[in-house]
Amino acid sequence: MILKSQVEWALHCCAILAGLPDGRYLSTKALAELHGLPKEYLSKALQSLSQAGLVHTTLGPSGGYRLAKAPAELTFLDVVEAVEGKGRTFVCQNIRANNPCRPKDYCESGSCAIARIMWEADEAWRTALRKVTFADLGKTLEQEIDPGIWAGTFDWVLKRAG
Amino acid sequence: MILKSQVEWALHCCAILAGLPDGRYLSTKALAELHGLPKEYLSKALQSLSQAGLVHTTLGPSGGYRLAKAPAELTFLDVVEAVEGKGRTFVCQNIRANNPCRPKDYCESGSCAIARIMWEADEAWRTALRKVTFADLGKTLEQEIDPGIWAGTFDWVLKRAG
DNA sequence: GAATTAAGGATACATGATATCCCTATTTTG
DNA sequence: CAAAATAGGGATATCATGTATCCTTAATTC
Repeated sequence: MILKSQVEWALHCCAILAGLPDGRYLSTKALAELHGLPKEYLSKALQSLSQAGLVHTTLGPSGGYRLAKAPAELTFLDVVEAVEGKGRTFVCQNIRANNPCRPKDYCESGSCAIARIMWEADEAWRTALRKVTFADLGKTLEQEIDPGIWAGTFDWVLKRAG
Repeated sequence: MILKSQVEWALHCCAILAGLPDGRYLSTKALAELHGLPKEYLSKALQSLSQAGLVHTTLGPSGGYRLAKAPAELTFLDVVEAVEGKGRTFVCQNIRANNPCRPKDYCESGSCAIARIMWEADEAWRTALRKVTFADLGKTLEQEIDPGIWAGTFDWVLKRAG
């Protein structure tokens, strides 16, 4: 069970978009070059973000993407669910219903206890992702990244932002 | 990102083995019939449990599987990791290294902040699974399951346990 | 009107999950 | 001792999914 690489790509793209000045847009082409990713395929991940309403887009030259809300309002869970879907990581096939000791057409009273435990763990994972916003991430990056590279990247992005 | 169905199968099998009297064994054939699963393929999941040291096996007629330790010592995480592996659910490809603004052969100081956040969420998931043992599950099942089916299944298992 | 962009459909390929079959060594049963 | 049953594991087939590329369309900017 491994998350798609598109999740990683989308998270890094949102991290860049979170640093973009208000009203500016950054294109798929620029995001792909900045991260060394295939442009056409990265586009699919960005489309997922767009369909989930996390980013706003404009067409034409100087078009591209920007966040649809403030970085402090966008969580890691938003991005992960936009790309991976909102379905649970554990699917209950209700195999207890195959028990030959049960009467035919026996109707289950409640959900399977094993499934409930797995779903609670799933929810713990989502809760951890919901706690972290892209404002939090921005502060961490600013503390950790080499100041020269940070400034250089910012300039690089601004030069390509429409 | 969905867990393999083998995880569900292994969890249900361990729940049954946890209720087995000391020194008795239950075969793949019986476990497959009880859950309505393909015997040969279920066998692969049980082999994973065996390789992880979670169950003990014996050969020959009246052979099969029993838990290698007390139900209170066996956690959901043990079983999930035996089947799915211990690798993290998020893999960092370190795409920040592709940033064209970086000097050639720039050496990263630490791990990527995005990866760290994803790994913390992964750890929250594992912590939730580590908290639940098969002794806990047994109590829950005893409370929830129809007493007749519970007793009938117990008899069914005992009749087939070597 | 020309260039650029997001959106999305179609396709190809690799990988992994699911499933079955078969063989071997070991152990209990008769 | 012989036969039956078992776990273990290798080989193979099938299907779903992730990854990647190509192409078309509509909208927008210059």
